Amino acid sequence: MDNITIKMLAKELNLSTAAISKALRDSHEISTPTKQRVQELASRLNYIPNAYAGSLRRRKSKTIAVVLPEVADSFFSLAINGIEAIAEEKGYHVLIYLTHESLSREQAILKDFQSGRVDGVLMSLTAETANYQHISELHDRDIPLVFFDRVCEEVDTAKITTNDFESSYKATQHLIECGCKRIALLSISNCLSISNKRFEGYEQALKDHHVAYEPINILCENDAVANYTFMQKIMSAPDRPDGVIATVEKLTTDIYLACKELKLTIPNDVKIVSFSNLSSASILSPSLTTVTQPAFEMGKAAAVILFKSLEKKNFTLHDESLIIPSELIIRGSTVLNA
Amino acid sequence: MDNITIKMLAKELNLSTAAISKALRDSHEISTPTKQRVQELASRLNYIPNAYAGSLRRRKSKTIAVVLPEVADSFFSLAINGIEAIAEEKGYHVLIYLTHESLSREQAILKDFQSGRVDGVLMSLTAETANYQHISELHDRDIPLVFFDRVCEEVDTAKITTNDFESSYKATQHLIECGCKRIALLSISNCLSISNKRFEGYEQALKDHHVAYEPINILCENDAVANYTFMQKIMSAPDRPDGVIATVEKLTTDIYLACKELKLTIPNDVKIVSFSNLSSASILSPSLTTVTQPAFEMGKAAAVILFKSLEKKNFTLHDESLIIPSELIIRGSTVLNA
DNA sequence: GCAAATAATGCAATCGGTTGCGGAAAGCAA
DNA sequence: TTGCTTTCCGCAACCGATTGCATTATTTGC
Repeated sequence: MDNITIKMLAKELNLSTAAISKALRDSHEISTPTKQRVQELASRLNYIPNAYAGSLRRRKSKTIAVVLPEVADSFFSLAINGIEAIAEEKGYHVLIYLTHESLSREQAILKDFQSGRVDGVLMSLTAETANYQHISELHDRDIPLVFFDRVCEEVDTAKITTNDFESSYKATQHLIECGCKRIALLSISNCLSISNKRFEGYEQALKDHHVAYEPINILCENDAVANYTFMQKIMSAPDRPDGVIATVEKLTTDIYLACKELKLTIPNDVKIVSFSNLSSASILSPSLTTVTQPAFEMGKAAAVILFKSLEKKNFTLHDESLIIPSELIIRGSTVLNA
Repeated sequence: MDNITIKMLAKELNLSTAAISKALRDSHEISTPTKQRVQELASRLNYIPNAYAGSLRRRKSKTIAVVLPEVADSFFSLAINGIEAIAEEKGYHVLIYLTHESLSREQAILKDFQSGRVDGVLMSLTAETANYQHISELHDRDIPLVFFDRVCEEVDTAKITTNDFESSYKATQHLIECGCKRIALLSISNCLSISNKRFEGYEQALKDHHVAYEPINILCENDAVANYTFMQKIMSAPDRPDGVIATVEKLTTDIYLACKELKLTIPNDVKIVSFSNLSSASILSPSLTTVTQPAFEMGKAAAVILFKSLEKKNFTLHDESLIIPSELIIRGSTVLNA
């Protein structure tokens, strides 16, 4: 069965396609009885306008893109939830693109957006992204862009982040207060703004509390097996850390397992804090002290700002920055019987 | 800056738009030197064809839709990974739609697909979906559709599932072998095929092993707080279960917390098995015995079949069923020191 | 009763590519 | 030279809907 088009409706009712179109859009140019006839037939035949014909003509696709490193991560999946909630409300469609932390994929994805496929873009950078030309090119084409979490400072647009510096500072301070002397920070990038801010917060806390330990940013791989053996190596060194801050959720399992393997008990031998949104954090063994990011809210806020720019004419996104605070939730991986 | 169109290239090179189009598509109708001139200019001006103009003409969008209940669930997020991996390889775009277990949203979403927005659909049903008219309507419009995990038996198309009956049977059998006498099954629907199959596997195992306990399908809400109190109620009853099978990942946290609250120790007082893909299952307290579904592979397989039907003409999807087995991974929630 | 205003509808261009077909020019054989 | 191919390109319709403007019919004003 072929799709119903405006042409068919026109023929059926002895009207022009123009009249049908105007009637369906409730134009004042069409008389009320005609409108009714048209609408009656359209709904009887279950007429659904072709999405791309309209998009082509209006130069609007009612579609946004979400570009992110991965989806199997509770932060990003919650953020998608927040984005989708708003998009659904506004009647927009959501295209998902995963970079898997690869800059070249990010570049290819963004280049495609110059095809007019999407009206706006929400994105969180790759861990590799140290070069912003592809982003600038998109921005130059006047495609509204909002960053969330992993933002690009160099591009003049809206950014939704959480208080990475303070969160990291607080997490570090908490470990210091729990008696840790050798605190290590695990991260996955030294390009990312969030990685840098988290490192700076950690560094500052060490300094402010006169901890002698040299701050170190331990760079992990994008591969679970590699990370597990890497953790084992780190945790079996003679001057192994007695406190660890994992800035990425997926490193949690690796470090827990490595400690188990090495018979290091948490929190006695090592204390751990993770940046994580795992709902199972409270039932881990031991329960995990987390910096819990407002993932859903961040996604939602990013979408809200993007739609503001899509719906209002003459509203261009400025270099504004919305910071939604994270929460340090203290549990058993840093404090006994928490 | 306005986008480059074929018309501009044509004017610049004193050719017709037809010639440009054919040259870019490497048609044999165009001479080699002309092709080169066109391609050179196109790449110099960074020409990118309008996505919707082509889609309109070819009646193909190179876009598929993924419709699922939620994304903040490791099964679904891994499935998306699998789908995206194939879509990316094939050069397709992926639209995501979340139903949040609502039938009416599912209906609205599917209805929109009659607009020609997508070439094919991958979906996993809502827990409420007991009525298939919206799905049949989509199917009648010849839009290729592949189900994964939560399938609709009534629709004649391809289905990717896991061995729900056997997995549930094995999980139940495992609990029986561990000495459980009162095993309860937690689920979220009595419409879903997977819920039914899991219930049947559970029921059959009880019967085969002559367990006197009456099989019960405990229906949970789609709300975390409600479920937590519900679990507390169930687990504080005098004839409370001594074995629990959670057929949905998100119920795990609720049941663990309820047991903790009620000072019931796992696995001594209660043994628990969850259908789950949580990578943190091994570091829970205690570690969680899981039925681990091949989420990534299922998503991938669904996408592969869908693309087969999209790429081959005259290939219509039959009522075939691909079953990828799950794995029962025994850990500390059913066996001490596992 | 006739011009002007108003209402209702159609025409045709447009969005940006795609493609079947026709035709000019060139090549080749007889 | 004639006749037949082959090569290369343009014309114009088309995908399906939208919209400015022209056109016709109807009403109003004087």
